[in-house]
Amino acid sequence: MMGTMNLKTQTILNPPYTNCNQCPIREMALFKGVPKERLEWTQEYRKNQVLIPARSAIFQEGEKHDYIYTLFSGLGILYKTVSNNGKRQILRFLLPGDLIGYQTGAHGVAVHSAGTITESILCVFPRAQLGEMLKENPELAIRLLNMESRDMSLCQSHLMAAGRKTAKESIAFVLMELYYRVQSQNTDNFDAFTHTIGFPITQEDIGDTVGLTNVHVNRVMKELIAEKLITCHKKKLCILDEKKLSEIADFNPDMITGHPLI
Amino acid sequence: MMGTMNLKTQTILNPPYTNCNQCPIREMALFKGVPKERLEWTQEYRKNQVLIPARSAIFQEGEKHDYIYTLFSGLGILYKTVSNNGKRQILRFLLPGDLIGYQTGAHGVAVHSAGTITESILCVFPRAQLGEMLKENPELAIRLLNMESRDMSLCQSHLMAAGRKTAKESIAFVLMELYYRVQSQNTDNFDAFTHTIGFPITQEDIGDTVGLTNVHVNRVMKELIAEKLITCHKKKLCILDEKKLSEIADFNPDMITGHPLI
DNA sequence: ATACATACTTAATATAGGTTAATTTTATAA
DNA sequence: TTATAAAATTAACCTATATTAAGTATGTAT
Repeated sequence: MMGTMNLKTQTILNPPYTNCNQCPIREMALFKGVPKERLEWTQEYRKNQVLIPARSAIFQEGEKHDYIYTLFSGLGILYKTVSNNGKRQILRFLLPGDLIGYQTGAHGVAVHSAGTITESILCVFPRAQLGEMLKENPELAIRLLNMESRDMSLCQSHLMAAGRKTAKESIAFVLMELYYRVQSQNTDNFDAFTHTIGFPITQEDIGDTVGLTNVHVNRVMKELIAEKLITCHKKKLCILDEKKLSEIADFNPDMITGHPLI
Repeated sequence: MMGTMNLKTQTILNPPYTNCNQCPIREMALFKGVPKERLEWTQEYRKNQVLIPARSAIFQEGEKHDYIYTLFSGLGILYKTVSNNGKRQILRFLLPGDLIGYQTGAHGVAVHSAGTITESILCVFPRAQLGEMLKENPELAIRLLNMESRDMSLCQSHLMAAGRKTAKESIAFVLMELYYRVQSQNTDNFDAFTHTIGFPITQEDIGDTVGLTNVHVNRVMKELIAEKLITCHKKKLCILDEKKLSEIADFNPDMITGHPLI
């Protein structure tokens, strides 16, 4: 079956960041722009960090999981598996700063699986304390609402792609989306000069994101390359013609960058 | 182009509910189970109700809209339109109790369109006051987070259907989803004895939900009827074999019913 | 009743994308 | 460096679903 993921042992980084100012959670999207003084409380709750190997499970759909995570470094995916046919649907790519595992079904049971693409470091929080955190910090709840709201927009765009776009349009969309999300993080995964991002994602991953087979993704990627819209090798994706690609994709960067605080 | 929607005049019901205890918002999902005394403040914010005809627009993607809504009665849809080809993707069916228009892009611009299937009554709130509401009522923010979380699960399930399920599986899923959502509302739209719900949704609507044409939806519906899993006429949908249909759909009612308060 | 529009149904034909399987390239481990 | 595994590529063939274009039923307004 496509896209199986082995569960390997997690390396616990402990003690992780003894200096509060190095605590990665402060740099995460959830707290972006919040003054440091107001984030002292995060220290009380934060548990530790774990190192997860590439292509490994973080948690599985159907499991009860008592922790929530923030991705500190690396690249991950959120996905679901159709139990009838074993096929995988990637719901979202997880980039540094993303919150993982907040959303659950009844009794804290995961409604989707999470895993890594590359080796990743996660910050771990006990789920039970999230309620306290939210009650004690109303602004945190509002921030979380905004993150959820942005993630919802992304999910809806993917739904539109899978349901009503052609293969070419959908693939162009995913490439542009990742290009913008990586870009807006200001990490060394983005080179503004060559319009290139690090791209450890396989064509099968892309297929599982937009609802196509790896074979057909390959056909379309070749086409995009032939039209000189992108190049893609050695785990690097280069966007040669952002304007044309955006048009094909019906992609609007506002979806990524512009988001409200009510 | 498929699924166009005419903008008609809105009837403003004014004065709407002079008696506070009749205020519909109190019965909505967002406030379900909250004691009446603690909801006095909603009266200050609530603006009024509007009556929208069947198959009409509530708001359009790209428009700035200063109001948010709760659906009091009727049936609506959230949808997006692919600008390249004009095709419509339904993101969600809106049932009584659902919050509409909270989610926006930059500067309060709608990221999707909303419209009615049947004549509907909406409760209207000025968006600007939502921030206040949330700050003054931290529990409201948490409730809203939970609603968003449930809606996200639904969206992800639809994404999985559009991306990785067959036509039959996807359609079965949508039918089961609506059956359960209507059922869990305890309105007269559901008849527990005959396993029947009111179903004013066209086959084209279903197609736009799962990414198929109305023609193919028809073929599959006929098949489901021939297999005695459902019947469907006179705007009524009857689920004859819930178990088999759920299996085909890979549908788990927990997604609708079981949802956490953290 | 009659007319009109909307929704459903059916059939013939077309195609985007799937399936299978082999080959080549690239990455990783020994 | 060599061995091995993973990913990309290509080709031949296939099928689920789209497209187009009827026709029929159902609902609604006059």
